[in-house]
Amino acid sequence: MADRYEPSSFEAKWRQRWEEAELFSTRIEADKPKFYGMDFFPYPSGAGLSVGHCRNFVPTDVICRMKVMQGFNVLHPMGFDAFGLPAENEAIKRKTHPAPMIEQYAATYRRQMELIGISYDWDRSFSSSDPSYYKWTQWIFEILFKRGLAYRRMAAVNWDPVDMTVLADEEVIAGRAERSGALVEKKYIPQWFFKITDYAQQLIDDLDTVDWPEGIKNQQRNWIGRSEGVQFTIQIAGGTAGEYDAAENGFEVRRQERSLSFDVFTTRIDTVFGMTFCVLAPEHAIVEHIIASVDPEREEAIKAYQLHAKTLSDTDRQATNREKTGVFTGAYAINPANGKRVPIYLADYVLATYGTGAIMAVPGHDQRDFDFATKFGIDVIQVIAPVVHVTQPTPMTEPIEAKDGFLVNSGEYDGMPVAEAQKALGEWVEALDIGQRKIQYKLRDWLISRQRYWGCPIPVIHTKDGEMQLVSADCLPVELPQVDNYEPTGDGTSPLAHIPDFVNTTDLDGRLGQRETDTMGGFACSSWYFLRFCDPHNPAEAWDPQFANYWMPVDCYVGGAEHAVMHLLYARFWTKVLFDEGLVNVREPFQRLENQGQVLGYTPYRRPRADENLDLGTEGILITPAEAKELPEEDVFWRWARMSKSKGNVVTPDEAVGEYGADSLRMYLLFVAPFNADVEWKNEGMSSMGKFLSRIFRFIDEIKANYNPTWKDAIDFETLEGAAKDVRRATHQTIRDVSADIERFSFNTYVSWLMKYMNTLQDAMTKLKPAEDRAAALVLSEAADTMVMLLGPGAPHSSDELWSTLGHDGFTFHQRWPRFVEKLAAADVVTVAVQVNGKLRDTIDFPAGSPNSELEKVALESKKVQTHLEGKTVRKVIVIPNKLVNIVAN
RNA sequence: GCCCGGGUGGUGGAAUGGUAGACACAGAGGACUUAAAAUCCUUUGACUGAAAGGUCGUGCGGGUUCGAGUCCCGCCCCGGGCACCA
Repeated sequence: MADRYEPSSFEAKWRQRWEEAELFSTRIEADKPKFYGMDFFPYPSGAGLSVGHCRNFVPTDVICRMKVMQGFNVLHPMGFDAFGLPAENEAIKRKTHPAPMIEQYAATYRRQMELIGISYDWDRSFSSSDPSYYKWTQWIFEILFKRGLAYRRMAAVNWDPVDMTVLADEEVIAGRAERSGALVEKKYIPQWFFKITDYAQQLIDDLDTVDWPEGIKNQQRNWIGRSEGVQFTIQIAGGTAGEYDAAENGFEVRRQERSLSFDVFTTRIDTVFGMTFCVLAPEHAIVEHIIASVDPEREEAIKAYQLHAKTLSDTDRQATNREKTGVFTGAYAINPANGKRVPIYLADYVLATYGTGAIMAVPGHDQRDFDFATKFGIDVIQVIAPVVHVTQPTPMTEPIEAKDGFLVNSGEYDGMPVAEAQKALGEWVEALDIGQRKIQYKLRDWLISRQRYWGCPIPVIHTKDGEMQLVSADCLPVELPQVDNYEPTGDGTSPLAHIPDFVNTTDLDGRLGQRETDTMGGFACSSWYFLRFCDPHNPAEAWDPQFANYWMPVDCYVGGAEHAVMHLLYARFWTKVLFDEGLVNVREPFQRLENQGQVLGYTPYRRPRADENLDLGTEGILITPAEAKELPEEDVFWRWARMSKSKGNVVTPDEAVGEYGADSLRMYLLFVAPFNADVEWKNEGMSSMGKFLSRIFRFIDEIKANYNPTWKDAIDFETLEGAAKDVRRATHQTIRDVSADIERFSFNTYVSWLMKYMNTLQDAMTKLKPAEDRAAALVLSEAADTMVMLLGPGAPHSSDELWSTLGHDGFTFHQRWPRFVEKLAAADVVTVAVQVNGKLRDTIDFPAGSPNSELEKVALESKKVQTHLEGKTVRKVIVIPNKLVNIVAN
């Protein structure tokens, strides 16, 4: 046994013993409470783990280990989010198949997680691409389908006309395909959606029931984007209708007598008198009928504009500060409030995907409408004044929001406050039967179709008659066929569509049918894995409700804030559907959520050369450290950037453990900064953790000879005094503070308390003589046990090594977490601050619990206080027991 | 523009409205050593002072309070997310 921390001499040994003892197997014991701690499902990339990943896993491990020691049944699982575009693209690049590649990457992840001593129950592990897992992803798809929550409709995809393939949003950069550089087009194909919008309100409401960071909750609320307003119908003046359907591509197009009409949604019905034009999204189906009913000369311009809008990607179209563009349709709409004819334009700033795809434009009170009106020379009318009956000089130079203003130029509504007018005009719309008040959400249905190979197949058969049938449950899973070539095909369909053995099948009636060939996006697979962890190898069910009901909800879910919206919203949605189906007993999957900060690596960039044609604002081009060395110093600058293999700034756990030890790495990750703060990573920090651990090893080594494992029965607290009593007090204070700080995810102070405790013990060792003094030997034995136990969650290898040094068998993991005794943690002397007029003038020691009158009396007698009271009269004395006396005088 | 975080010594950071700077890192000085490493001790917010002490001090300006890093109002700066959402 060494008197210092030498990781190479014992860390691997303990990891092996843990494995042999199956230490981390999940157990359910009847009389214990449960704790479900989980990390975000990682995608196993070929780069392996960085210390950045470890910053997620280690803290979760710390709280799970403490919970085990505190007597909880703990579920602490890990699995792999293996399906998806990155895996598929990398496999294509490496000319291999994604399945074995992912398996190999996952094995590396597991090895690295084990290397840093994370207490996962690997018996429960799986990948989302395992057929035994995605069988049940398909099964849940069928539940959604049966409940009317999975449907298929035409929708736009990003189409690369050169590579002849569908692109994910992330493969489109500034409107061009990342690989081919071609201008991306929109193409309409049938796509699968989940109807998450049915749950919009519940997804907002139930945020109040979970213990999540407020910021994440707000991001979700904003994403769902509830707004209250009025939807009403606007008539097109004098337009005659051609032949058309009632609903086209999701747009309501109605024929009323001899004219056409369309619906708009507004949150500001109070401004309806200020509507001086209308705007339709270029994709709006009514445009066809307008073309038919207006001056044919305009047709060309309208169609050209529609084509222009089509070439813009969604991201591009929503780019900031774009100049407004649009085209006049030649048609006019009737403002229902005042009967005025107003022009109808097409403009891409109106989105087909939100509201009704058409707006009433009020340039006097909306920035976008104002910009558009200014450019196209349309009237701007003020209808809201900040002060009652006071209008701005015309023409208006900027739009006025004035949510608490008063109506002007609005007929009989003039002078009415905005809030009142919204109500009155809402009622007016309803009375007129042209519309109704409505709640609108920004949230859109969740598009899950991918025209890709490496995903979970959608278990649907298209029959000869064009109907859709679910694959019967006993035929699940629909397995991905093993093929050599799974690259995207040239026609936009999934590669699966070109595998006849896969496509051709029989429907439920035994007739020939064709399988659906789209696969599900990865977010589907990660929307229920926390349920499978409860019962991971069940061949007959997705999970046995007995287990899911026991473990759910996840008590503590830990991962990066980048998943604040999508993943967390989708998982919440599936859980709610499964609740409604009676398959789970919780409405929310994750009771508590914590987001770790990022780990940043020091990263070199090259300054752009003058002749380089770059996007505006590009300050530097990422280079490797090797390249940085070759360039002249003035051309290179360094920045902190998120660790990633492509940036060449990664520190791997292998390097860190090799040089400093697993426990040093773990403790440094905990100590370096608050859990949710970003960290600028410096390897040297780990060496100070090694020093700290060495001090503990030395202390245990020194006390070993006089260690008495039966201290608990032998200590007589009442007779303790001096340094021995101080040690015992520090022991119980440390237990109290460490336990509370791990619970509240304050891991940096967890480590500080241990350091402070170590300082106390080291100091005590110089004063106490445990060899001669029985009481000293006993309190130091208690301290040794306590230090080793409290160290366990953070530095488990060292903890077990020290535990065995003290002569014990087994693992600290199975020991009882120390409990503090309030009486023993309480100080018997307190230092009281004495202030005069709020300024500190003296500090005085008192026995703890001294009465206020005593504090006041002694404080007033203090010489230092007297000096500051000279020539003044005491007006008031504030006394905070055991803390402070503030004398107010003038 | 909106939403969410932040702004505290040379550095990372600590602080239920109650002694700002815990715990570390780095620095300085010292002990041990032939030397180095390791370890230990002292010291380290700024200004002032021989010292005792005093004054200032948590991005800026106000406010509430006996008392503000902490609460309120108005700004500035940094980071992240979302964004033409009618």
